[in-house]
Amino acid sequence: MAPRRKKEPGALVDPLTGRLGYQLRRLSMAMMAEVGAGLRPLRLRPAEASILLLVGANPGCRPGEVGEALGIKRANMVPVVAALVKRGLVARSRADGRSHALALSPAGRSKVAAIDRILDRQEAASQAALGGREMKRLLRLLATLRDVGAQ
Amino acid sequence: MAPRRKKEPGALVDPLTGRLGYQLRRLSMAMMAEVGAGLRPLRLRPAEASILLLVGANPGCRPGEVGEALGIKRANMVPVVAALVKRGLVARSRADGRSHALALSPAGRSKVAAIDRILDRQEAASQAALGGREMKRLLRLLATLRDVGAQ
DNA sequence: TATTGTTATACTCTATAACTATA
DNA sequence: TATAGTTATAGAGTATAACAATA
Repeated sequence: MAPRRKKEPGALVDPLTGRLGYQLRRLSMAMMAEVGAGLRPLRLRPAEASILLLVGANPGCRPGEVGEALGIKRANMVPVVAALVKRGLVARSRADGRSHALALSPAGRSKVAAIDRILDRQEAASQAALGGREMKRLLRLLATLRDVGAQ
Repeated sequence: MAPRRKKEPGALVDPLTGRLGYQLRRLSMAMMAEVGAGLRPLRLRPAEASILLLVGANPGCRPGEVGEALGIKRANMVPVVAALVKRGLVARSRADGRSHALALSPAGRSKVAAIDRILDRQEAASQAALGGREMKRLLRLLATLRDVGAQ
């Protein structure tokens, strides 16, 4: 019935290896750790980098929009955006009396270029392991599953 | 050059959609939220459920082993395992003077059966969206990428 | 000396509710 | 009345260092 194992040197039997959700989570966490390590020299965390990328692609956007796109709550955007403004990477101006318009500063644009280089390099490692064709297939499968969840 | 967008009803341009790491993370978080919701009636969090599954497949295992397999630090295993023991789901006995042996109680085994039913049902939703063949392909691609990271 | 469980602690990320000022 | 930003706060999850008991 149940396998008796007490002192074997090998690893445990893992009943989660066949679970899609578990594998996605473990791989995602491993890649996130790599991204975090790659970004450290820029003194940016993944969330900050993603905000810079989004603001760069959408000048004039509001913090709430950015948070919604990234899955970050409005309330949690406040200190992160404030820090990016304080560091001179993001310019914040009033769009109307209650909303802000965000844009990259020149320093922010150079940060975005550096971020893209880091992500490109790490993406290249995955592409080398899978091949470009399988990489595209993987992205398509992930997109299909995301659409299912969105319903 | 940069697209001027101020009041359009549509969503923002997302420069992260093509990034594998980002898509993995978003999908993983969405699936994790579903798993968490599915487990709530059992009064189990995902980490607790994964520990029960691992203990069930490896009777006599040590907390440190389980933590290592799941990516949970020994120090953080302590209160989680203690809670499972207190709830009567896990039996903890001394293996030698310094290590514990974990096993499921009958209540723990019935919890594991319930967990498996929930995970099977949620996995079936993904399988229905992709088809069994693509599902296998996806798991294989994810395993390949995990092996790359492990090096 | 290395390992196992443990304690204490801190930091990040996330979630919620309530407030303000504007539309 | 609804929206945008904000504040305060609480809860997870995670990381590190140090300790006692044991191998």
